[in-house]
Amino acid sequence: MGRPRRDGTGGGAPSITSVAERAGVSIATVSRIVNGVANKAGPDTVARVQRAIAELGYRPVSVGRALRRGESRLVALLAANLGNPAMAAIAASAETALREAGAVMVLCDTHDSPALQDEYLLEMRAQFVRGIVLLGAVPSPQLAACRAAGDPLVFVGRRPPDGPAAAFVGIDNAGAGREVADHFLDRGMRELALIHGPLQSSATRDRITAFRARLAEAGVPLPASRIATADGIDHLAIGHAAMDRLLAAGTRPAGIFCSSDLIAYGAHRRLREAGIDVPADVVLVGFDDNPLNDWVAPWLTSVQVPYRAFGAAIVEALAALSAGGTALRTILPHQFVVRGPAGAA
Amino acid sequence: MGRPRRDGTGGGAPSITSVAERAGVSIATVSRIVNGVANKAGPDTVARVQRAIAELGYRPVSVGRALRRGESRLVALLAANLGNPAMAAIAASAETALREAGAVMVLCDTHDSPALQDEYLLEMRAQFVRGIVLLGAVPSPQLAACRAAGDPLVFVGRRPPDGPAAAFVGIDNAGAGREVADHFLDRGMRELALIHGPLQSSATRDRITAFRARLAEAGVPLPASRIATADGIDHLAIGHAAMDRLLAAGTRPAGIFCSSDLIAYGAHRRLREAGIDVPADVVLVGFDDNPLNDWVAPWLTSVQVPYRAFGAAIVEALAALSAGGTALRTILPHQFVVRGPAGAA
DNA sequence: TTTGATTGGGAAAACGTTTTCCTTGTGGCA
DNA sequence: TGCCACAAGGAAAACGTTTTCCCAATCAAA
Repeated sequence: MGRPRRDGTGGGAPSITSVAERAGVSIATVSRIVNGVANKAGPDTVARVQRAIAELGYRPVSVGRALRRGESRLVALLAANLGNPAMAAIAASAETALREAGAVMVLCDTHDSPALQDEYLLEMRAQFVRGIVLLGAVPSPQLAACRAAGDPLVFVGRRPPDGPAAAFVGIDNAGAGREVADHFLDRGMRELALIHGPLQSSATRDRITAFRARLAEAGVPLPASRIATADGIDHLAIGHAAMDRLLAAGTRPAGIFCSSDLIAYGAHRRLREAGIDVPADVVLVGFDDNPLNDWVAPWLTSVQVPYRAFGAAIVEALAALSAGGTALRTILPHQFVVRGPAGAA
Repeated sequence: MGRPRRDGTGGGAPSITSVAERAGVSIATVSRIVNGVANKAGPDTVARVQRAIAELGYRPVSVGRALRRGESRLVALLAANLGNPAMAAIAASAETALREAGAVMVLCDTHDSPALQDEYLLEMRAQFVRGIVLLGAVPSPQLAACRAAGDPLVFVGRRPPDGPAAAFVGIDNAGAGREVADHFLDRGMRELALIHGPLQSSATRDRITAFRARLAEAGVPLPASRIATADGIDHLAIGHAAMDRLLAAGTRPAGIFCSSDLIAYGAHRRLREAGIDVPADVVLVGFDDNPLNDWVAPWLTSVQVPYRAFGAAIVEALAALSAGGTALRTILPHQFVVRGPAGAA
């Protein structure tokens, strides 16, 4: 991209200098008019400068502005896994809200790797970003450094790894976990199973801990043989492999809680391969409620996360952070979505 | 984010000046060492500077560098619709490839709006981005201006709106459209239908034009009453509404080509509501092959797009553009994926 | 010993902004 | 007539880099 030409000539983008020359004023005046500083220019001067701006198609170079101000328009969103539709949906929501707030989103995929997360944290700090949104943070040295330095961080989905207060946007995973348990209990199902992903995510931990606690409260057993997981980062594969283990162990539960929709998809595939029908033979409950569920997974009951609301909450948290320094803690409402045989007809 | 402190003291990030002071050299020397300029510093000086860098945790401020160089590490990806899993997958692939190439991706969602696309094009130019990748471009004034100015643009998926040569990465949509037709023809199906999305996308146009041409070649009729679409940007809703129209018109085709997987999902839902089974009663063929298809849509035959390969091709196109100015045109291989009753068992 | 190249390194300009001073002129008010 | 406040605007510094000159020393060849 061509650097601006200081003289108004040539095809490059115009700089503040060329505007000043054309309008016959100093660059200071142009800057003040562009930024709406009052009482620093007469009405005729303002008109002349604005005409020059329009004629030249001038727009301030963000890089110069960022250097001088010590802050750019950029906001970084570090997502743990963009392949996950839930994270992609939240990212899309954040993008819209940030744009409306006058910011530009930089999206990065950390692949749940501390090293990659650190690399991006350093780069974003060097970009003078206005804030960093961590969509599924993982503990890492630079993250600790950023927190210690008081950088404007917002944690989304997963709670901050270590202790102190920090801005957070998410849902009540524990409450939702209890609701899932109640769903099964209310229908008199007592032969249950649980498939979950990596426990490094606080969201996953909260969900399954509350689920198990609620079952224990109700006196419904959930032996270790009915709890399955698998290694890896791909929830689809985890669901498939874990379901395979459950089947191999001879368990035939009436209901299975999968800690994410993708895991439920994986489990469903294995069940389909085994000729077991969902939801007739076994009820599957997922989590996140992928927007595609109504279309391609009408057999999946799930906990609906209000994706659209995340963007606004993130913007709000960032604003509070840069204003007062208070760390907002927003818990968005979720909704239990029951899908069943009725929907499949 | 704190601006660096020139004096090495305090908690802020260190700047090149603090490194120079600590090592007892000038900032010019530090810069040269950081950038690996040979024959400009003795081995002991290099060691001293590198130790100072390590001790202070120095990293060059990208904004300063970008201003001086006239180019940043940023590469913009303007996607037409991030809610589309196909675009999200390509974006994820681009992110990885760009990171490996030393760039940082800025992701924007233009929502297929020319105004929004223009806004982002202007902002990215002001950010001194290294390149702009258009994932589904839409004609707009600024886009024309960028092309005229010779900005490094790469078109992905959809061909550039107007005439001249430009860097492009995509697949052979026309060839794939013919394959879809052949799929039906080979199985002796002659009662066919077509559901498609907005024709402003060259990808969609290429697909359905070739599909119809191939049918015409084979002497298989496809009357207008068997071609349906609907307004809007949401392919799911388009598919549902268009299928509804086909059913309302009394058509009962043996096979339906949907110009995208999301449209196929929409059509499938309408068929399910009508009690029509896929693929037993009607064969659906989509396009894009959403990675989730194997898991949640085992009834959907589709054209698989090599998402993973897009990132590398995009990086290559950008490199060629900034090096010689030649506009690479990369056509990636697609694959026809047949799913049927066998897979459903 | 001169010449000429090479190495090692510094001073300063430049990139495009924003903002702090500063100056000048003008009107109001005692 | 003084004096002060304020409007209007310019000069220049600063932000953190990179890079172009420049200079001094060293060393090889003549």
